[in-house]
Amino acid sequence: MFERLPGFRDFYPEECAVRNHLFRAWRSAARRFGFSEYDGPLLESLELFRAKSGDEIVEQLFSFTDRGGREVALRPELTPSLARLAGARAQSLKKPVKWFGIGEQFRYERQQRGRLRSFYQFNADILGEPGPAAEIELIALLIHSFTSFGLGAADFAVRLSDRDLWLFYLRGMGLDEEACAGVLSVIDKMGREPEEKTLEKLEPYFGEARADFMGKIASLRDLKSLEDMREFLLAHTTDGALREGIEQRLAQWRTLLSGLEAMGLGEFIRIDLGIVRGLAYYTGFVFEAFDRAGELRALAGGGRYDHLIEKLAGPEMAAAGFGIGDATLWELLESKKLLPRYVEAADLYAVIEGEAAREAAFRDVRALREAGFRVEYSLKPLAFGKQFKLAASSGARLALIYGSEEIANATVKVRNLQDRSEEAVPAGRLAAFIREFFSG
RNA sequence: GUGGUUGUAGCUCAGCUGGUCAGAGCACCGGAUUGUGGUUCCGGGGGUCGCCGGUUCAAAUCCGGUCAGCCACCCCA
Repeated sequence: MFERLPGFRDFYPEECAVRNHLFRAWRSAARRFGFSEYDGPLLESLELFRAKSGDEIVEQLFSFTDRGGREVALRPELTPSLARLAGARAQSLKKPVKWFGIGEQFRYERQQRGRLRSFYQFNADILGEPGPAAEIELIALLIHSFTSFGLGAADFAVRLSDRDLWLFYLRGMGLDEEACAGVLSVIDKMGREPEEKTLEKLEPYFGEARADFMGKIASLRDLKSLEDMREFLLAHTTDGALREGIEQRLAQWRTLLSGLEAMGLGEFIRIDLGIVRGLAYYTGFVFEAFDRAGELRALAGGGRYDHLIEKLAGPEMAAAGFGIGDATLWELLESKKLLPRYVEAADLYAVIEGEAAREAAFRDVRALREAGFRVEYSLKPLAFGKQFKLAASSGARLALIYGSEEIANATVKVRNLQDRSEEAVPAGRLAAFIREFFSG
């Protein structure tokens, strides 16, 4: 028989319920922060993604040539579409633009736990706000997105870092722009690979002095407070303009941290300059959410990308944003027992005796459904005893009994399936009776 | 893309060194039960043991390949 494609998931009702739960919480969080929902097409021009990420990305896309000869690809992320949409209306959009999107994305790569070929992401972005006020909102939303599921500071934290600060430092070391980018990508991997390998990669930039630099980089990565960062950076930077830049940058840090502190979110934040994110297009603050137990891959990632919209769509527009994937969050919530048990329960179950009673029953079934109740009944005629079993297992609170006696008396017997009490209700009063029961 | 590891019913698994080894529990369906319940009892459907090939008198079991899952690497938008 046919099998599921590797890296894709089936969503049976139980899984669909979980997915809906995630989406519902994300939407609710984003709305509270004043974000508006957008979406773009699943399929975009291959060139859009190539323009954003370079040629290497093509290897990791589901792409093909369509019947019109266009090179197209399933979106591997939402940001390029966002840039296209926002860029096209950049002049007329009221700033700041606060948008969020929830969408399925596709990446052609070998799957692993928490990493699939198709997944969903919640993305939130603020466009047109160059200062740390945007990061405050975004990080607050990111944290709220997790706490609204019941996760707390014991479960996850947000690591905060800054590529600008690194650039000031590396420039002070005499590196040019290209070398800085190279060293940043080495720093990104530092914690995850053996020292020898790191040293090897630093060789082209620092030559004989590479071990010394690796030590310095390691100490910078370990700094946990603004004061320590300032002291270290100023001690290792002599150029006046760079020193001035560092001071200004630290002022932005203070704004960001005091804003988050004032919102009561300080306990979720960790300063960690080891986070630089592999991507070259990030330009300032970058951050990552991770589980405190350190067992899963990153829960979310984001940062500032001030030049991307200009690159993809023309207009200059400051931008920052983050994305939360569904797979890792799902695992975390499951392990913390924070996924609610979804019960597909009926409100009412009609127990119907024979064809004669069906007519009266169906009339009520339809009316009650119109009134908003979830009403079920056995599709095939079954013995009363059997129907009561089904009524019980349906989770319904009330059974509506349509037997020959009730039909003859123009009543419906309403049985409370929890306390087993029964009441004969005149057919004309049924809707009112039911409404009253469920409102009380 | 590379390497390691796993693969028996929808799910969780049992099946020792090749010889009633195709099984259990749960789930599902039916009956006991034609006016009252999720319990209980009885019964039933469902698997070419991932797939293909090889060794053997005989393969779920051994060997090779392949596919898929998991882990690590690569990459991580």
